[in-house]
Amino acid sequence: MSKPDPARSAGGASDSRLSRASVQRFSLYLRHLQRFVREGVQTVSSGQLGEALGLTDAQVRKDLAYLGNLGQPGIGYPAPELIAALRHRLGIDRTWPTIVVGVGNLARALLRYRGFEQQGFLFVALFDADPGKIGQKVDGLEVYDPKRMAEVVADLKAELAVVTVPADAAQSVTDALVAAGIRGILNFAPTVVRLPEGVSLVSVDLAVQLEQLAFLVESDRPEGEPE
Amino acid sequence: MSKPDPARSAGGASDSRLSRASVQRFSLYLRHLQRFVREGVQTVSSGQLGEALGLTDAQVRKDLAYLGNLGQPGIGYPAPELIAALRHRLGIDRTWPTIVVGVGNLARALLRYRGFEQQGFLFVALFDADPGKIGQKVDGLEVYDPKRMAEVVADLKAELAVVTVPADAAQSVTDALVAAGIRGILNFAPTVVRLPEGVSLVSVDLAVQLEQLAFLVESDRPEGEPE
DNA sequence: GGATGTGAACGACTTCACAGCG
DNA sequence: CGCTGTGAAGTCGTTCACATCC
Repeated sequence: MSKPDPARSAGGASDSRLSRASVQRFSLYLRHLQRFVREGVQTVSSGQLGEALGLTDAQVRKDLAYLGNLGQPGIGYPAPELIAALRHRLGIDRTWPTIVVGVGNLARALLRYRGFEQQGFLFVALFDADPGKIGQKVDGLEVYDPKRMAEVVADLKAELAVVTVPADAAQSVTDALVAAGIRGILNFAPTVVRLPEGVSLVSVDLAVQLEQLAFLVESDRPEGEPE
Repeated sequence: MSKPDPARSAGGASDSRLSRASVQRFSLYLRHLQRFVREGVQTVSSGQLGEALGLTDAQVRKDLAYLGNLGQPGIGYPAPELIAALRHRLGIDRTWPTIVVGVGNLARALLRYRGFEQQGFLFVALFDADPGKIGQKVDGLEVYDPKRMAEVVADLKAELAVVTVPADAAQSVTDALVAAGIRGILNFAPTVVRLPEGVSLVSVDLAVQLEQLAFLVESDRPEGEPE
């Protein structure tokens, strides 16, 4: 009765068995490889990559093995091929039209960070329930009434959504997004959100991260220390 | 040579063996319990908590057992006691003076989110290298020249820092924070940061999360689908 | 020699299942 | 009974170690 979905929030069966942790590292490999290439490096070893990212060489090889046999024994991996393989595997060898719901400071920060666009994410529309914001333009994008979500999402073929609304609005916004046909949601609202199968969810809970940090610092005190 | 620190980034030995995953869930338990109490609930079972958070009841009990034997068989857990125990274990039964380095939109978003203060984090100073920002006030807090970091951190007894600077400035900012005596860093810069033992680090990489989402959606397509 | 790919060992986390208590 | 706490089993992810190949 209280057993949660065995397949966490969503996500179907791809080909290989790929852990969530490996996928997160894929993004890091990709970014570092792109930097290596900018610096003129053409070939890179598992040791070098691991060194740069704080991972063991074995870990790097295990991860990269999921991409097929790109490595050359005695040499290393060809950086450009690795980059292409990573982008393909991550699904970012194309453009993802993305919308943002909730136009606050966090949304503005995300819109201005050009790193997303660089990796294939393109913000195409904003939504906010505040009448004062509807119709305005933020960073060149129009702010729509959430009532028009289904229509706008379909028109712009948006598949991903970033949710930066307050916690108490998160579930209803999520439901609306699902109804509008969105396939994946990046949620920043500090709450647990439910959604049906077939829609993917990644949550970033900033309060949780800050509390984690407090715990780490607290656990790290050498001896009995003053409170 | 490439073996990363066995004890990840930092973090010493506390009393019990507590997994990082459990600690993250502690934050979620805490928030939900606070909501329960606001709604008048005084006693809560592992099944109820698990239901609310999408976890198994066994998982909840295992986690909560780390707090001591607070549960009463046949009854459940007393919510107020659980809350107090969680806050204590997380190290947030006190105030953490916190600084922010890099005054952009992300910083502003964090400053305005009142959930942090509610849990014991108090922003006490801002830093930014932009001369146009130094001396200004943002959300009632002064923006200081990073050169004054050691002095200001000591004066205000700040222990935690949130870093929201561009990737290429992250390492030097981190080094300066460590030199200034900061004990924990929440890093938003999209890069891997190195720091000495005795300082804790939590990184939130938004690009990684968005790419993770793309991967999930991509892996979740039913059959061969149009690109 | 130098670096990959991978089975096997290891370790960490989760779920199961049940004894025990209110 | 209902619900907790917990050993045991199971699952997942990482590290080791080495055969293999350029």
